[in-house]
Amino acid sequence: MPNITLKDGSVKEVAAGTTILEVAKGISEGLARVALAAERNGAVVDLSRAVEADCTLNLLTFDAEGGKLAFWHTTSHIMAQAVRKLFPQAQLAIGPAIDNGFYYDFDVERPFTPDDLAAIEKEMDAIVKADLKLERFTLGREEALALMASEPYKMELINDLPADAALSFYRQGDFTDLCAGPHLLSTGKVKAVKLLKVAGAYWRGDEKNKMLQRIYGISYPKAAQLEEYVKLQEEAERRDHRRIGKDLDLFSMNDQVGQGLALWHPKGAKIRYRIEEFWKKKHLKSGYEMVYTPHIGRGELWETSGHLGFYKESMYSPMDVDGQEFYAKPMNCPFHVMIYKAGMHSYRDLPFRWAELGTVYRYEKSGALHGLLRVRGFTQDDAHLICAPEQMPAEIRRVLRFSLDLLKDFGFDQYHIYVSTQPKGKSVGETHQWDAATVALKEAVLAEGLDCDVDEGGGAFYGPKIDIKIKDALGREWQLSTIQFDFNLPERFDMTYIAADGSKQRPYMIHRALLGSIERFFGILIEQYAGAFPTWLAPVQAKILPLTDRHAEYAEKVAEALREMDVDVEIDRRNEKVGYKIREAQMEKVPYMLVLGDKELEAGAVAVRSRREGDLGAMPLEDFVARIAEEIRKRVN
RNA sequence: GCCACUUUAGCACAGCGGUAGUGCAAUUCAUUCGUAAUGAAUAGGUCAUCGGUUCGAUUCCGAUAAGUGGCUCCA
Repeated sequence: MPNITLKDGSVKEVAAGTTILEVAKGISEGLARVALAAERNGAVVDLSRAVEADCTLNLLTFDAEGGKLAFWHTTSHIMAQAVRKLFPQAQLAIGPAIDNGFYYDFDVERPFTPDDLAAIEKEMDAIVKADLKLERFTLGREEALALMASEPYKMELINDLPADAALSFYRQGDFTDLCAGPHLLSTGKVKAVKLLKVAGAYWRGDEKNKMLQRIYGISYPKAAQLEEYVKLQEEAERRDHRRIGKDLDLFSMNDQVGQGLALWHPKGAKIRYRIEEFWKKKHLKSGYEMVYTPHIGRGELWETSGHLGFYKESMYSPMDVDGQEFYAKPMNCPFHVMIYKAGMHSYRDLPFRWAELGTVYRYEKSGALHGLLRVRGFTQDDAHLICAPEQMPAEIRRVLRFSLDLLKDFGFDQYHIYVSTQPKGKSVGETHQWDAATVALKEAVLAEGLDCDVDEGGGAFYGPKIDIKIKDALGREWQLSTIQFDFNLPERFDMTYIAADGSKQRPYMIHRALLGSIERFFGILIEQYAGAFPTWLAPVQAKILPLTDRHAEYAEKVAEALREMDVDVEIDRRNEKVGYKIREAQMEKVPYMLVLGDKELEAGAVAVRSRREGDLGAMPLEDFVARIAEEIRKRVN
């Protein structure tokens, strides 16, 4: 009789052939009701599977990753069944669960319309109500091909699987799909479904293949959870940096200027100034030196660097200058290398840490552009670390620490670290070099007491990298920092230093951008704060609201006192009621409003209203000046 | 780049085969006011651009541009 080790460590003995569902029922009826799938010896399986041998077993509910996946995966089958009922000629491609819901790709005569989605949803409801059982069975290749004879995409999938593999299928009512599973036991659990959008998607993600029609959706065991999801979507929309950027007059794009090129308006530029000023000070304090380099460089430079070989499709077309080709820079590194090569260097000089807010231009496919988050011209908060090989581990750890510290200053203290390995296809350097450097990166992460995931094949063409993704106020992940090892440039540009023994040695080089790009970072910050920037970043830090004309002079005095402490202030002198002025300042998300009337004038005070906390009452002018100056100095979030 | 959709005043949106409206914002005037909208008046649009169909196009069709959601890519 098999022994089952449960999550809590207890061991249960059951008869061979007992299904996992029965095991769950044996524990509690309630658990059996909410369980969606199970993790058996680490692999997620259906509840209908039988226990034949000793195993560990963890029952998965919707709260567990594996439970969600089974739930959404089954929903995608329900959707496919509904689509087939309404569009019998639709051919099935794939329909997996994703991070946030599911999709299914179909090959159909005409794209789906919003009306189609409504009809499909309705059909799905019927399938859910029918509470169809999902039945798993396996076939050999020949039988599988016979079963899927009218499904060319499925046949392609079958033919790509190992010839001797047992292919699993799931059947619910009159719908059968090739699928590895796992799945729910029946369709009845899927209480709340919403189909979200239709999109084109290439078969197998390859643009050479046919464009299929993909339907995205989300589903939950309870209607209330779906409502919560919809609310979160609305919140994300409310925070959209494009919306806020327009409302608060921070930036714009213009089709005459060109796609993916941002115009920073005065208010946005003020925030950028504050970010950059802080960034520079922090870097100088941490052992970096600033450099500046041009925006364009000769073709020969990019030839030597390898960019014309490996990166050309991301570069702007060359411009002709006196018969020579010049390229707008897609990266700053070759220039930094040339600074290095301008002289001889001793091992005693290393490491160099050269930082530049360098504006680069990259040709992005037009469909990839998105607000400030994906643009064609952007400023990297770039730096290159050039060091002796033995200094490399310490430099990596140092920059990793520095990066997390910098992100924390902007209120990002939740993150996820990824180490990316050698890409398949085009990359420079020997595999053993890659392996060694990848190990060094992983060790640096571990040595800092941090965890990381591995992104296989996600490295740059010139070396492996560490990426840091932060979590924002809505729990969304954004990639900001990247720390990249480089095998390419030191070699190609023949960079050397003189070692202690007088020999010429090759230095190591590390690229790093911590905020990523200022444009992208700004976009993320706007969404993080929903436009309500903390005082230290806010373009206008206090707005002075004189009650009437006779308080204008005092308003000027207050403004003067604040400007003296580098506080950015504006005076709203308009002939409007104070309620109106407050409403506008509040909508402009100004951190502090100072109402000035007769009482304040007489007492030398200001009536303070905080954007967040509302009316704080009157306080002496110098108290407020001290308070806001301190808040700015401490960069309170 | 590919698929789908969108483009009407500064912004948000109506509308229609017979050359355009609403709200907010703007301007002017009156009001000098105590913590999220004072009132009145005025002005503002070659309906993205270029073609086609039509007696007539902002409306229908096509192309182009930009945008949006995806695919791909990625700071």
